[in-house]
Amino acid sequence: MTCLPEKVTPMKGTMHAADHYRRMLSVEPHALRRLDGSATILKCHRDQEIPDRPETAGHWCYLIAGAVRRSKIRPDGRRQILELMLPRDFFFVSDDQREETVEAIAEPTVLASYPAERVDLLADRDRELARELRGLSSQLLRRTRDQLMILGGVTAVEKLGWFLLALEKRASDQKGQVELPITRYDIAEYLSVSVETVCRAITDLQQRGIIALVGTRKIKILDRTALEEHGGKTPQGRKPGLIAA
Amino acid sequence: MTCLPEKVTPMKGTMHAADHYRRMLSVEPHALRRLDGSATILKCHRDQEIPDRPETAGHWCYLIAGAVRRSKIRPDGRRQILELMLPRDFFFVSDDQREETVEAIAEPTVLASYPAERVDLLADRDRELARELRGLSSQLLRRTRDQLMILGGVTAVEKLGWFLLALEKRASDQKGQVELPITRYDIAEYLSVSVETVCRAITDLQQRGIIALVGTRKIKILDRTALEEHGGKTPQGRKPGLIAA
DNA sequence: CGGCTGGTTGACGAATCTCAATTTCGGTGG
DNA sequence: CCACCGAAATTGAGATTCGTCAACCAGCCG
Repeated sequence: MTCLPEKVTPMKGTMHAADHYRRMLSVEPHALRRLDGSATILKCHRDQEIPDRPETAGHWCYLIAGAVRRSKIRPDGRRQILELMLPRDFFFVSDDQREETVEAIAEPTVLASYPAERVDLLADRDRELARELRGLSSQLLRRTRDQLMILGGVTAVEKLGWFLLALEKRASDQKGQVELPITRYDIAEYLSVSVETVCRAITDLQQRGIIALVGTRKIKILDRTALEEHGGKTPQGRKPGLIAA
Repeated sequence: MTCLPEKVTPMKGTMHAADHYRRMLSVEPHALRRLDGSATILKCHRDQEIPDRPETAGHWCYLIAGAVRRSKIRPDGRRQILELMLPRDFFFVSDDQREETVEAIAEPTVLASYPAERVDLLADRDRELARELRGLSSQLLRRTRDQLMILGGVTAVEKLGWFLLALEKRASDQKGQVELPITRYDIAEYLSVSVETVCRAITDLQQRGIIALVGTRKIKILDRTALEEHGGKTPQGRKPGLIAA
């Protein structure tokens, strides 16, 4: 139960449970639905690693419930979260990832897994599927670029603000309300700041009436404009609007 | 000639020049070579925007010479470089990019451009091409993730170190030698730090004998290990090797 | 020569990191 | 049901790094 997860074989759901989740699978009219037949339903515990299928050369996953992170350890021991997967996200898990690990971070995490070879074979024959895969890739790329914008932010408040907005866009219970699927520690590693700074940023935004906490894991966005504009205050006398004299 | 480029139509090379560059095009035994027939050779000036073809719904590009950046302006006016393209890189340029701009940043920048529709059509029929496109996407994704690791670095020295190593891996004249294709300002925007900090980081690494400058645009890596290990010094008493008690 | 862009260095203030202490929360066992 | 434990979350204090402002140097071009 430490941060470094023990490597445990994910339990396959029982027949009954598998069918239950299989029904939640095909939520969109995607050509990818054709793959459902070769899908394996996996139910993982917190901190359990995903790529546990030595037979395959990687696999595509569709997250049904919970949350998954892709992370990498730096030489100095810090962990950097490279990607955060939420329900209804597709993602690829390669098996040759050296230092990269993909693991579940929410308590019941359920996902469907498709062997890469099968996907490739099917894509060879199915144009629509092939096109959707290409679209998916560009989506993934865009999401990663969004994260670049977050990490490139100057102040912690700015980073957190963008993070909350991005999260709301991806997984909003209701408009203006964000359910945090992960701990502050994960947020810190995602934003590449210390946990304490995350807390302070949250407190700061709260005290200025930009957000409001409901419990510790749910956040209401009160002033969206302020969040978008680097948290509402201009740090260190930076002059907005100019990029070149 | 300010930082904000004027929008100029890229000059198409003359027949002669086009043929010259076309010969430099197909350097690898890729199925993508089959696209060369529908390629347009573009020669761009510094700070010239790339997506200048309103007829298409985006296009793939192959960079032959020079350098290209994809960037986005923040609400506070700073520019974030999302991607740095070097010779022999493929990249996609979408036309609907709102705030994203793609522009040449080296003096003669030459690239081949393939209309997206044509690529898609061809990929429908050509399995090998389709597979290569998928491989290309995952390569782009990996490169973007590398950049995430760079941006997530704590100190400026660390960021710069990773940047130099990544650059060396991608475009090494010789082993241990890196030609900087861009200005300090571009590096700063890529690393999301101020120009001054970039200079100071370079000076710092130089004084500690980890790198050596040859002119201002060429860098020799003297101590690769030190670069990999967060610049060789442990900042603020961080203890390496541990991520969880 | 004068102007301009790119590059470098110094000083000061702001923001973050680390260490440390404290509080809250959830679950577990008596 | 309640006490207790550990993990998560929060807050404070001192140290460090980075951003801004400012000055200065080096090529380059007209």
